[in-house]
Amino acid sequence: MRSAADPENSAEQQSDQGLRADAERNRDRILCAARRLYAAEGLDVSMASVAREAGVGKATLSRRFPTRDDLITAVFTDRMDAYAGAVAVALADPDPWHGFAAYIQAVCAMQAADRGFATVLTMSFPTAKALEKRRAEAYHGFLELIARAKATGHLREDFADQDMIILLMANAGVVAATADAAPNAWRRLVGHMLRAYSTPGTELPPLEPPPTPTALYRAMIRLNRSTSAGDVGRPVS
Amino acid sequence: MRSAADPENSAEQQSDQGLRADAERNRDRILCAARRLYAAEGLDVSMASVAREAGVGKATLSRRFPTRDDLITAVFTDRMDAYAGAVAVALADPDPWHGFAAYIQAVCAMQAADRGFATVLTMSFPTAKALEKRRAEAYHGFLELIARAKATGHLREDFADQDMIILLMANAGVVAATADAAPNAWRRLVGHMLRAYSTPGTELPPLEPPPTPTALYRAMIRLNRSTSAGDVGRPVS
DNA sequence: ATAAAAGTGGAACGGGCTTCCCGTTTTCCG
DNA sequence: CGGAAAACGGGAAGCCCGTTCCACTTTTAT
Repeated sequence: MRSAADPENSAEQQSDQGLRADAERNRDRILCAARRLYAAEGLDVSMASVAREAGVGKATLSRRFPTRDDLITAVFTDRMDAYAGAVAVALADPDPWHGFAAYIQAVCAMQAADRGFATVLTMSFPTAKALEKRRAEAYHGFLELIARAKATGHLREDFADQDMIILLMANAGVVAATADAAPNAWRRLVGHMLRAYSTPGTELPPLEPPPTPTALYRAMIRLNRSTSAGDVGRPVS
Repeated sequence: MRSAADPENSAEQQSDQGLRADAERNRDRILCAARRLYAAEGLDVSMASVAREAGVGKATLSRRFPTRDDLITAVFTDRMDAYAGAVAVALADPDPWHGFAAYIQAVCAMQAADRGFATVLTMSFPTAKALEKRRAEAYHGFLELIARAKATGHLREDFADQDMIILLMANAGVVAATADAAPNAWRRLVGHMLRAYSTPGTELPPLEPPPTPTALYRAMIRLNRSTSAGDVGRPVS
């Protein structure tokens, strides 16, 4: 994983390229506010709210990030670093199946920790090179991880790399629906999925106990504002 | 399963209770339009769009269905009948495990066929007795189905009824994310889940082949307007 | 120190959604 | 068949969002 302030990539970030000191400060405040709001409420918070939360005028926000996608990509670039880094960690594990299982759990945990990121992982932003580069990097490593895990005989042969994306979409749905009310429900889903991916006799992490009925019931009610899961989407450009 | 026009339930439907002929006609046009829009775009279409689609004034819509939830419950009551009916079908199956698997596939298929319904199944509408009655009915039957399937030894003992709800949330996420672009991706998810729920050696329906990479890629881009998945939620009242 | 450049927030505009109200049309029943 | 009551549609008001313009302030460089 590399720092977000990597100086040799000039095209993808205008952070340092001659912004005045106060402008740079405001840019940071915006990013910080957006990070907070996206994590808590998902990707479809209004631009106006972000500006309000950041304590800057709407004009300033528009000037720095003309489109919603610009803001989203800027916010999540560093989290995509962690995403790509997780693959490297998994590949370093001496036991490929264990690395595979831990990787899936780690990525899904990132989704659970940040509602916006959960959605970002299931979307493509063709215009955002910074994001897509990291996604491709992670995917490449993941293919290698699959190959190694299959070679151990613990990962089923019929597992396809597409299954990972499907799992991310599924997990995004669970996270969006249960957030707060049943914050560990996603672990139960992932536990089941790992069982499905593995061959008989494979050692599996213990299955998370199911959420209590009342917790689930609260989750089904508190599906409050937007976004929500349905809120899985946003315009691309 | 009972007909939606059940005459003895008077409280839950003002369809016939003295509405003038033209009013009744407009009510039907609204329901029909809403059904179409909800199925195609999810639950968070604006009331104005529904009125426009139905070809009635916005006031008429408000008069007939004061809140969005009123409209949603009216639209989906009959589909909840089908939902409750599916349990009865499953219980009638001589092979409980087969009935269980078929039931899960059938319900998830309903979610895939109607984006709005996918969300409704993961939400509770405490004020909508008609909906909740059917939901409770279905759940009661489902518990019985679980018991029988476990007795055959094919359904794992650690399967919990909460897992069904989690699956519905997960499937809603997949459906919301892949609609149109990869319309069978959900079958792959369900296939994996059935594998996870079953004991070793159990006969399973064939696993759906994974969507092609390009189809999945299109799904990740075409996550167009709202709601979409993020749109997992709506105000309750 | 000072003037030009760069940046800022507020105001104003256009669009969409929702709710309420009122003049008009349709239905129903005697 | 005709009038009262019910239902209709559209328009006005209010709100929020996103965008653009503009007069004012801060920084920077000389």
